Amino acid sequence: MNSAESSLNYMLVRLFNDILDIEERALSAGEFADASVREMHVIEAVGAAGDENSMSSVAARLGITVGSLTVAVSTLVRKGYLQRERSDLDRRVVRVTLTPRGEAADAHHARFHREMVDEVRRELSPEQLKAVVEALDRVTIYFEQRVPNGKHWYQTEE
Amino acid sequence: MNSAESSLNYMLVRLFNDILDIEERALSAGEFADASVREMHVIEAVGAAGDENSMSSVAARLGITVGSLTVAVSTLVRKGYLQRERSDLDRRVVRVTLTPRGEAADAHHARFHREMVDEVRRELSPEQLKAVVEALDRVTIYFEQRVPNGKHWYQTEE
DNA sequence: CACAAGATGTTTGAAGATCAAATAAAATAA
DNA sequence: TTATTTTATTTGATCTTCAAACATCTTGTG
Repeated sequence: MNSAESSLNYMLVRLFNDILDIEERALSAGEFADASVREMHVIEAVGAAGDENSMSSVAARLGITVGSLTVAVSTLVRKGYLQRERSDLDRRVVRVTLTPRGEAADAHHARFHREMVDEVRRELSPEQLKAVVEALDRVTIYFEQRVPNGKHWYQTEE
Repeated sequence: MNSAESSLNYMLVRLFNDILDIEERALSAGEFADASVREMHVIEAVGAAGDENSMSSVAARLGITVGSLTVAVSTLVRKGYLQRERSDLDRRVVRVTLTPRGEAADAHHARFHREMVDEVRRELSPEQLKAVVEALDRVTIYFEQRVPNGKHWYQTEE
């Protein structure tokens, strides 16, 4: 393992743990402390859903099953973050939307993300930022191509 | 939010989800499919523990309580990945080590990480890679300073 | 139209992850 | 020796997730 590779690996693992940890901390205080990180991500996904706010769409966005989402939405409705509404056009469909409290929580969380990215930017020179954005863009696209439904990208060859 | 900021935010979120997803997929097939991502991280931590392999040490490495680790280790012993052994020097202490199967799973997972980093490197020019490593290095250090209680356990070893 | 097939959600039962508190056993300090 | 501290386990609670069984609704086919 050469040096660039090993430090990249090292840093990715670190960043992963640290960011989750920081997010946890940021959420565990304040007005919306009764929403866990996972629940906040559901709120986020609903907020970003727009018209694609059926249970199936939101579940797909989150990468969880509809059954799991049903459970999550039920508690978030109980906590006052989300609303359910049966569609009139297709009465099988359930539309999920943010309540005012849900909107506030979403905005709060978005602010956290913005501030975190701000901190990152302050740490980097403009040139570094540019390089990182370009590079991560390539990497993101690369990973995206490999996620949807394929195990093709990594095969165990025992 | 300017463009660099918003795409950085977007990409970090995507990368996060994608990498977890890919890791999940990589693990969910093959010989070690009965170990979840979390369980694999326990195996990893035990593998990297060396002499610091008491329940307390490993739990600290992972940033979980000893009670949680006890539960995790019990199922991993049942699945044949780990061994428990009472210390003779201090009979309160339980030492945890990898079984041959655990070693194999650890090696398998390490190879996954290596290959993922390899793919990243293939996507980037040498200049980009250099910029990213330097930038992430700064950001990692920055985040580390903000995560007081730790989990500073990850060590790269060839 | 009527019925089969398909799509959409909910419920339920199981497993895993995690914690805090209660407990047990062993080492160490007083 | 006795009290305190350290180390682990057990237990009961909550959360997250899935798959499978179920119910309901829509659509396609004869």
